[in-house]
Amino acid sequence: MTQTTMTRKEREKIRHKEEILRAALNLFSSKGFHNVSMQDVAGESEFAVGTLYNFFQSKEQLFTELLNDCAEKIYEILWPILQTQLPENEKIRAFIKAHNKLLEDNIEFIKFYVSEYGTLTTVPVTATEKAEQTKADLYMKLEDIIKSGIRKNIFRCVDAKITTMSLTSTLQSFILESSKNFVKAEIEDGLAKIEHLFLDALLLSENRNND
Amino acid sequence: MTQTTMTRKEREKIRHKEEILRAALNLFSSKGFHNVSMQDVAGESEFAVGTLYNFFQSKEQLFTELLNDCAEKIYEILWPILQTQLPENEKIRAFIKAHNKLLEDNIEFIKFYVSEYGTLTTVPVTATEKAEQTKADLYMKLEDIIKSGIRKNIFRCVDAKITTMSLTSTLQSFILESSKNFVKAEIEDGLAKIEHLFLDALLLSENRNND
DNA sequence: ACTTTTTATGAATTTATATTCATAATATGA
DNA sequence: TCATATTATGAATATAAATTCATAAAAAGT
Repeated sequence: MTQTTMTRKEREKIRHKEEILRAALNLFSSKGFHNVSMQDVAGESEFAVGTLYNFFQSKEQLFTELLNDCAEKIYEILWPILQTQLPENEKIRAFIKAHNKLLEDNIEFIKFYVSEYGTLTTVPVTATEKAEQTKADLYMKLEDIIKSGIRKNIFRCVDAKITTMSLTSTLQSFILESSKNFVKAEIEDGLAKIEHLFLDALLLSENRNND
Repeated sequence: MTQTTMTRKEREKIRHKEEILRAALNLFSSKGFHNVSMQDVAGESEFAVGTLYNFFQSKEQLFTELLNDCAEKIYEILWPILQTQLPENEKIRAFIKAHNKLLEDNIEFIKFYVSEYGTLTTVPVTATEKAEQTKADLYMKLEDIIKSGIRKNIFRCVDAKITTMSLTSTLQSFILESSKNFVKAEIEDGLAKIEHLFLDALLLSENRNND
């Protein structure tokens, strides 16, 4: 951050930490938090158990950092789209489309995030502040966009909150499903269909090239 | 099943088993499988740990029976609705509405089911055959209904599979959200909004009392 | 080359909890 | 009432996995 220069040692330390995180991500995303032991993470990352504890206070903290990283990646991709000056319907369209890149870039992350955090509220490992915040931010912004679209007579008069919930949960299900067997073409196709479904639901007849 | 008559003892045994299941449900639905120990279940059900093992081979089997019971309850409520002779749009409407009763009758069950199984694919405790089957059955039937509605020109030409996914995931999110703080009026209201959103998305303009 | 500091190691410890089983309590039938 | 069978009990056991820490290896500084 403040240092432009970093010793090789410092850079290595960061690399090591990242390697541990990557290994943990691999394991967690396929087996789930409770079915991965620190010994497993040690094995996968080719460090000793003790070493893990030089980087992370506990297994839970390791998990937490991972979750925060995920939240950040997702936020970085989706947030800018909602901030553009496009008309409301185009923002929603772009938001849906962006899930393509999201999935492509970060399958592991997404699998982990959606499966561990997505809709699982009773998960013992408390969702982090950051993850909660990211979710809430995106949610609120989407809601605002829909409301604004309604005011401008672009969208039909739907309930913005429910619509937001529906859109996000649909995208989540889709992503979770797609991450099981990643096929680029199918994903584009599926997202296009989601786009079609939601924009038809939202757009007023006059703005729509009708059925 | 075959016996109309059962000794008092046998009836008691069943009651005891049910009590254990209920206690486990309470705990699992609020804390999740991994954060509930058999000692906890014993405490809650007022039986000794050893007694639990007279009824269930393992903690996992206890979980499994619970999940199957849940799947059955859900199936019993939702399936008949999809089998009626109503027109397609009314079937979908009734299906959505039925989630009210579903939620009302079985909050604990639902919380447990949706949270442990709903969208959580990486859960270690393998989803049972029965739960998988129930899900698949409902899913396929919904898809058929939508397809049929499209053929009869009741519905707009959407993708049936994606629409089914969207509807079910929306209902799931809603139910999970609602189960956190149950307020009857809000639930009816929310479901009505979901109904509005989806039927507008589905219905052809000519069948719709337009905005 | 040697000392000091930093980082890595993994066997040993602690902790948590699933499961067992010898024993006690209770019910059943003679 | 007593003998037998059934069911319940919970301390003891087994097991798995998180965490620690004395020791070793590596790197940095002199």
